[in-house]
Amino acid sequence: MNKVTPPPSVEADQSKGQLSARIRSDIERRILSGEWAPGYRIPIERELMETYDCARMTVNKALVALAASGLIERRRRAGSFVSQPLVQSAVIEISDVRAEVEAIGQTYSLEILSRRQRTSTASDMKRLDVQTPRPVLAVLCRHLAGKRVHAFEDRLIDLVSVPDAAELTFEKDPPGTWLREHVPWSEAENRISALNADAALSAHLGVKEGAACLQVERSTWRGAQPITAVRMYYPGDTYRLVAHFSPKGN
Amino acid sequence: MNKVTPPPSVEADQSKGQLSARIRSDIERRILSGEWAPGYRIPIERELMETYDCARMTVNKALVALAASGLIERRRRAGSFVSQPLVQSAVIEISDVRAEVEAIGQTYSLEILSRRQRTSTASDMKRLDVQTPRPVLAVLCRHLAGKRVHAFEDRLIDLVSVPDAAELTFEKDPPGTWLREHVPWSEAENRISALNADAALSAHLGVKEGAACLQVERSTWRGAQPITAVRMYYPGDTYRLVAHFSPKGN
DNA sequence: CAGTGGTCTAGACCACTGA
DNA sequence: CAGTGGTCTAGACCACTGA
Repeated sequence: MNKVTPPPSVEADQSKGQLSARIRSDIERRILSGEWAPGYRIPIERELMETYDCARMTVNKALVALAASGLIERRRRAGSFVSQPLVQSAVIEISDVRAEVEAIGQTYSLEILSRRQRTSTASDMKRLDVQTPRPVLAVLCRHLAGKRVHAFEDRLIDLVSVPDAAELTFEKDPPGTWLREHVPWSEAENRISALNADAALSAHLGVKEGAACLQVERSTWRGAQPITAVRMYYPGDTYRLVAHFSPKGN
Repeated sequence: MNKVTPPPSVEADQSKGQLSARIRSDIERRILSGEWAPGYRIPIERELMETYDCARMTVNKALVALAASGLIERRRRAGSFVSQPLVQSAVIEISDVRAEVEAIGQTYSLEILSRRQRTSTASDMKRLDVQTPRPVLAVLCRHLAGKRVHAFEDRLIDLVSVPDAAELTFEKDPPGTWLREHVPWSEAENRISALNADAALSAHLGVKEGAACLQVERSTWRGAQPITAVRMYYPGDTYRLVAHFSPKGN
């Protein structure tokens, strides 16, 4: 049984930072360099304790983090193994629209096109994924970056979950910003697709009819209770969703 | 100073599962229900130890997990506070193209349109984000679901990082699948946009010229070393990227 | 400068499961 | 059934920072 020594490349780092972080990055490096290939059985916790001369909890913390990030898989009695990198997952940060515009150095402004309170129509109920009619607030608005239309928004807010929204005029904050700041949520879903602008959308977005647009549909819930369903439309030629990611999230 | 008692709703669960998981979900429930609003200072670790009659490490594990998921923010000396839910992040699972097709109950097949080895052109170098010329493999292919085109793929593989790719004909596995199974990576980036199909793309995808298409550009690296850069094109009318998510990921 | 979180120690008992 | 990971205990010392 070979004694595993810490990789020499980090010998100089020994004093820096947390020990568990160092153990984690040592193992990560060996996996990413290919030294420990998928399927390789990494040393057991008790062996790593000796290698790094530390408590088992310290090693455990590093290995739990590696398992959470998907780099290794752990099985009782069998040991810990380098994962087959099968599933990739990307974290998309959905920032505030206003922040999005200001991040590119432009002036944000909001234009409310309509704001109507009503009992949910069949189409509303489908969007909110509910079976029974309920009071909703329907808002159409445009987000401007300078004079250019950055996005067109078509939003439904469930007034059962968010009664306060009935009073809002959204003069200060766009609906999404207000909701994010005032309403806690537990789950959401994004659906991203491309579509050709029809007459109405082309007018709203200021693009030619038929131009490719990116549509992001987002639904948000608190438990089983719907909060809001929104469709955001962006001109396809300028807008991009960018996501950085690492193996299996994180 | 009020003694915090575990929420009554879970009194019955007391014996179930791990204690740290129970502490975590108790706090999560109070935050999501709005009982503990953003900015609220949650009990300190030593207080929670008494509430749950456990060791500090057990409480700490729960709080570290809550902080990692973004529900709380922790500050030395000040305490732990319920976060303002400002940033949303979504985890997109990027599954294998073949799996994607088979998941909708259709037969997957691959059609290699071209496969060329060359020294990187200026455009290749830009796509791979490298400054010096290097050998690359350029592959164009189509992914079919039954007889319908599911996606069109335009891929570059860096032969310095992945010399083995030079020998591949991709008869069995599509390039993405082969790479995922054989080449470890550490970072990737997705860029999602919408575009109108030009003559070439409409022919490849079997859609009308001008039809909105979803484009996913993905670049993958191992450390500073580029591995591959791919553009996947999907017909906009049928394809959707779907992402489920919770507050601040996870 | 005292209170809080960050990290670690040196154990323990147990659940699970594959050699 | 023995080896491995899962979780917890009851401490400890320290870094940081805001009342």
